[in-house]
Amino acid sequence: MTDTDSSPTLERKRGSGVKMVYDLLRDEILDLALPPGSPIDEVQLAERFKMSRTPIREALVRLAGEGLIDTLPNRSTMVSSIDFLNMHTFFDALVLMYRVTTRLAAQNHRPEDLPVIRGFHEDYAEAIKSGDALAMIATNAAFHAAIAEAGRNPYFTSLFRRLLDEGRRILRLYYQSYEEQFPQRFVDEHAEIIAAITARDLEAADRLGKAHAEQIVQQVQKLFARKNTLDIAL
Amino acid sequence: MTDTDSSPTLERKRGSGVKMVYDLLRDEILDLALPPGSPIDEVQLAERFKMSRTPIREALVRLAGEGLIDTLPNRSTMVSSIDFLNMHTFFDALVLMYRVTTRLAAQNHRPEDLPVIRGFHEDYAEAIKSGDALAMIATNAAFHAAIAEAGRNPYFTSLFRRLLDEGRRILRLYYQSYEEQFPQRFVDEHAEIIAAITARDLEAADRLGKAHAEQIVQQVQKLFARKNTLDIAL
DNA sequence: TGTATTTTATTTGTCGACAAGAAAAATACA
DNA sequence: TGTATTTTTCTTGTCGACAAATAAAATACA
Repeated sequence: MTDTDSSPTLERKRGSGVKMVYDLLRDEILDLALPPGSPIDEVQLAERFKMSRTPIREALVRLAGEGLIDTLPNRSTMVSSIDFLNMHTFFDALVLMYRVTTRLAAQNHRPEDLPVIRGFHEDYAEAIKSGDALAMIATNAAFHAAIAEAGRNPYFTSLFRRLLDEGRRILRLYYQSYEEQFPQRFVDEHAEIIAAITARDLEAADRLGKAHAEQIVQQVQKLFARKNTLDIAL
Repeated sequence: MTDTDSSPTLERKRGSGVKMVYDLLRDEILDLALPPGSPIDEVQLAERFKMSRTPIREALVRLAGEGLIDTLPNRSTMVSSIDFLNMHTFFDALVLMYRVTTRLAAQNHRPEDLPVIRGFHEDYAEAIKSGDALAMIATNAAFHAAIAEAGRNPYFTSLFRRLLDEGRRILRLYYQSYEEQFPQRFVDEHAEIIAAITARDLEAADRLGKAHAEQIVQQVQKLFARKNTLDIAL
């Protein structure tokens, strides 16, 4: 065995590298393992993943396209910051997309969509019971993403996914600080939403989606206000 | 003067290459100079722009991120097709974004926004008068994009821009075939919308935005139906 | 002649190297 | 000591070349 016989376990399939880097960086950004402002070093990533800078750069270009990282020309690239000043624009868009996707799911869902939605609903209930904040955040997002998929409008779905991603960062920020719990109420509201979708009751789905979204926004704003108060006190 | 003294006029600023390729390809796709299904050849583009494949590829990755081109792994990449079967999802999203952005503009616009909007309004009226279909399409999109900017919600604005882009392809498709004209009515509706925004009348802006969007959708559907009838007749 | 298999050709994905641009550090100078 | 200027360092953007993957062409075989 000579040194030209490189270990075959390290060889990746052609094209899988960018996806791996993209997925992993995305998760690290959304879970705040890479907090806003963290520098992203191409060379470092290339060494970490044992590949050249070319596929790394492609993954970064994709992430920049989704607004998850910011690139200063010829200079550094870093994890994009969370815009607290314009948080209300985020809430506005989130509430509307909750409404629209829930309504469209009531209108356009197919029988095979319901088991998927119910599955995430159960995952969410379990996360609440066990008090696992990270699981609560993730399963809630998955639940609503599944509803959006059932609504079958890719334009709304893609915007909604982007908003849920951003929400994942924001929630993660507060729930790691305060170990707050999502109220049981959210589980009940999810059940009501499923019922409205199943019954194809567009108006109820619309109303419940809006109310549920506003509950969540209110919850986040409560934490937001509390954090500010504490910050001032310190 | 030796051959090492390469002509300085061909040198580009570092980083400007990708933007140039991106902008140009984007325009060619939206104007249907590159119709759906056209193959995109990296080597050919590299020769055309006198640069290596690396910056070309970066531009293509960005275009793919916006759904303007489709990439088959290890194989070809081509201009993405227009999904006629699910056109209604496009119309649904378009109408809602017309409404929302117009309402938000009435709520959040600043004095300096109005001259910009009025400017595009005048450009549009002129395009209608001169019967220039391409200019009509472009200035109409610019007019509504400016309104969306005045609404100051980047989430809505980015989705709306994407929809206007897709609309540019669709309209271009019909208006090159039939030399149809946008009715004068649209100009009047634009004027009403500006008045509602200026007066900060949210309800009127919402209502006019919705009605205007539905007018446009109806116009496109009329052409769509006519085209189908003709296709069947042939 | 029609199908299976091998060979060739073409295009993409990845690599290592180099040069440009900007910040940081070092130096000169008052 | 404080400021202006040069030098160095570090990161990014671009390049040309090569390897893998797939389609097309050529060949073998019934």
